[in-house]
Amino acid sequence: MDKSSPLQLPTSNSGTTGRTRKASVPGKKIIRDLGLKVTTQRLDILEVVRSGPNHFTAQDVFETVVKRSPDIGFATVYRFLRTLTDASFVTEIRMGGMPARYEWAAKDHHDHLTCNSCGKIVEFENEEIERLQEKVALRFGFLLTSHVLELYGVCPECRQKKVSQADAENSR
Amino acid sequence: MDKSSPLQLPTSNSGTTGRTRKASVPGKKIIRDLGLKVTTQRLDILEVVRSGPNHFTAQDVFETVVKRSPDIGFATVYRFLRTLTDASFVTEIRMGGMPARYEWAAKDHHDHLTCNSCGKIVEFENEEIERLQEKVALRFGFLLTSHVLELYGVCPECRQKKVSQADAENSR
DNA sequence: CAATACATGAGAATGGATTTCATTTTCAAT
DNA sequence: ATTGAAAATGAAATCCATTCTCATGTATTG
Ligand SMILES: [Zn+2]
Ligand SMILES: [Zn+2]
Ligand SMILES: [Zn+2]
Ligand SMILES: [Zn+2]
Repeated sequence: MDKSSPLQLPTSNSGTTGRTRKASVPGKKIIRDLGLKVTTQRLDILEVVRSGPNHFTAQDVFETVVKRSPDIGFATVYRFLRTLTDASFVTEIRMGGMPARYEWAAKDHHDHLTCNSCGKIVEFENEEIERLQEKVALRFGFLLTSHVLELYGVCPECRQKKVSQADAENSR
Repeated sequence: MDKSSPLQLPTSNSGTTGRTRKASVPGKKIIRDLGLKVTTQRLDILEVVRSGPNHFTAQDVFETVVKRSPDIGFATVYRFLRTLTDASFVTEIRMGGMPARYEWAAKDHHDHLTCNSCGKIVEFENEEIERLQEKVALRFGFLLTSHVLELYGVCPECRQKKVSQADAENSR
């Protein structure tokens, strides 16, 4: 499985005047609303989490933030990601023995379709599957609180690659 | 979450004559068919895996086997469970940060509905969800190879308990 | 039985995640 | 601005499931 897209830490838009434009929902507000103290570390983490690509690992976040603030520690990243997860600002996915992956949860609910050979992740949502899940839970008298649906397969590109390989071998 | 049902290691049916009755599909055959050497450890593990309750952890298996053969090691259990998993004799489920759970895979495919508060696991299969998964994969050009569907909720018993608690608190 | 390839157990190593704790930082009350 | 209590931090220690290492043991084959 390939290494994939590195995260981008957007350089903060320090205008010529030294003024700073407000982001749509200021990180400060999010942190305050959680009843936490506002620190540069938390702001940095939030910025990466909100603006970088989805499905990042704690390591990804750490490596991105450390470029700007070299003194940040793993612990802080893990701690704050945990907090954000508990507060449902972030969704945590732990599959197999892999490191946990996170994503900003503001977007609509969705599940994942992952390529076994290149690691590409496609998001999808299927109203009908969701409804059937509710139905299943209900049938057993359960109150459904959450679910994990992860599909695994081979993406079109990787399927193509495999066909090419096979062709090459046949013409040898 | 409670500790749950301990595994049972069936005492082997050593007849008065010293003869041993054959199990439906002898463990020996399974091991030989895998191209592996037949050892008491592997036989012990197989017996537990096949006759104990489902959804066991490697630790469960170890603890059960160790009673009979005190010299078995973790490594052997993990190694053989891995082998059985690779050979699709056993299904491995790794969710959250919890230890992996295994189950003998001879039974039909199914997914799981787990109680968040007591840990009870209900198995279900839903033809329609399975079909929809295929459809989703296809829509993105993926060849579907596997999937993980785990539902989480609160089981009927635990829901009842919560109601009782609430009542008690109200009448205080 | 001997030869050999394979399997084993003990313990060390791994790696992600969490905890600990001494130090630093935030921020509300002065 | 100053202060102090509470909260947050980073470094390192620790946790814990799992895997690896390797010296020793054992199953299998002829
Ligand atoms: Zn791919
Ligand atoms: Zn996603
Ligand atoms: Zn329950
Ligand atoms: Zn099951």
